[in-house]
Amino acid sequence: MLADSNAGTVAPKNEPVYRMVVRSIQTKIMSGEWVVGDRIPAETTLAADFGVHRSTVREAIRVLEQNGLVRRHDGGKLLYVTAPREADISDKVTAAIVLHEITFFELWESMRYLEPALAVCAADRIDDDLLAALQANVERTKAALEDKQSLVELDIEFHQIIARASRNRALQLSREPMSQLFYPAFLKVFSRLNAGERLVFAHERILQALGRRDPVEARSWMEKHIVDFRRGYELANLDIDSPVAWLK
Amino acid sequence: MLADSNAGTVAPKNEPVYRMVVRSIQTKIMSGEWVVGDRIPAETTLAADFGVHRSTVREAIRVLEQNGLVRRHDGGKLLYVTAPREADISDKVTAAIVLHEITFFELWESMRYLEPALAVCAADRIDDDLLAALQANVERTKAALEDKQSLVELDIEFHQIIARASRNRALQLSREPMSQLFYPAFLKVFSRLNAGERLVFAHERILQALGRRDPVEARSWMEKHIVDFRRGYELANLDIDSPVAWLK
DNA sequence: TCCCCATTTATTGTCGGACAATAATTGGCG
DNA sequence: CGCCAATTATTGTCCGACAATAAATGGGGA
Repeated sequence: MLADSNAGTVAPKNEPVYRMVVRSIQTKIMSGEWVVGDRIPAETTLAADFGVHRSTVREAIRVLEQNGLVRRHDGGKLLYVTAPREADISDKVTAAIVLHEITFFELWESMRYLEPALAVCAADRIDDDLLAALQANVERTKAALEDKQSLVELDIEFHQIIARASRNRALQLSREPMSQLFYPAFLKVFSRLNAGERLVFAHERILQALGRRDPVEARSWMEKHIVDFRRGYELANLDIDSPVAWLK
Repeated sequence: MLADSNAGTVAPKNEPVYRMVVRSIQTKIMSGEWVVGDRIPAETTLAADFGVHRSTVREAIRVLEQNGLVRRHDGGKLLYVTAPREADISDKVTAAIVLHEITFFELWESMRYLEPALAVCAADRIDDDLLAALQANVERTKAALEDKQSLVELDIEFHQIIARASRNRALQLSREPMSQLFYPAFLKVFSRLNAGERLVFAHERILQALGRRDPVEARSWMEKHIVDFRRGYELANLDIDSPVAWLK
């Protein structure tokens, strides 16, 4: 029986068995004993290995799955070790932000600091591919000035590309969930204001700065861009101190 | 039957029933129909309500629980709606960072931008209580120059207090998991180098700046402080480009 | 009246087993 | 050697059961 195979973690007393199974498997994964891509034994096998009922194993799997440590390939039955995806994290942070009634101001302020930081990193590290993608994005944005929906989507993409260009996955991980909640508000602003020109202008300046690998300018324009958005938010008569809402 | 009570979310075809139950409950919570603090019906009741077996409900609960939307009060059986705790998020981000083999450099760089931002916010908003706590922390740090372990713990606390003082929960949420992975490295540096004096010096400058509500100075010293740490990391002969490891 | 404790009830954690649907594997055939 | 059909493995869901224990209840006593 593998009941005590959870080396390196402390076992809370009265811990339910299914959580013991979780810790056991989690430890194997985090410590590298089971590597990303490895297949995980079938539920019945695990049940036998751990000496517990299959239902118990299933509950453990639900937990691991939710943590993104384990996943079934689309439409498949086999279970594999995986690294958590951005979305795994993002969704949970999003829920946390909403339920804690974090205000739009807090979100905006975070972006106010995060985005310029990402721009600085990107200026140092952006490659030609991403630069081209950014260029293309700006072109499409120019062509979509009238279509609010596309405008918002293109803006999301613009910032996402920069985030990737930063080559800092930790910063990206922080940014992602916020941007998700940030941008719905964006749509509101855009449908109330005609801010397309200003947006394109800022994006162009940022793009140019990145093209010149100029971190100072990139940061500066990004900062202006984000600060500008806040003005738009207020001009559109939206309350910046109200909690972020959940959409869909 | 509440099978289609998941208004507002798209139902993937062939979605397992337990995930349908998850979405249904999640929607109730996120939309505010069920409010934080509300008691959630017993498993048998839910099973009856949804017209499914209790095992199925239990799997759904494991998922919700993992997302931090639902929790049993310590040692209790009753299930309540809750807002996700920092730790709920933090643990998952930590796992993600490790399994994606994110480097210490990425982590450091994130802090390099996050901490100064937090310092700026804190300079604007810190209250006398937190200022006093910070003061006390610095005093204790001065007295613990020889005890590496305490030194690290006090440093963690110092930065945590500033994070709280920022009054920006979104930024705090971003910072938390990184600091968790950041600081083990800290211990290594401290046990190899005698950097206590430098640490206290920086903390004092930051404290003073915050006391004067001077965001510029606060940011500047925080920045120096973090940059300085990187030098320590390299002086201690640690590889900044190696992936962050998992401890315990 | 109101609080405390013993008793009853409700609820969870775990187990055993079953079955249909379907993904994965195997084996035979061209 | 590759493709398709038959076989096997595996999951998703269900039924039912039971011990442990938390929660609710209902009297006594202060």
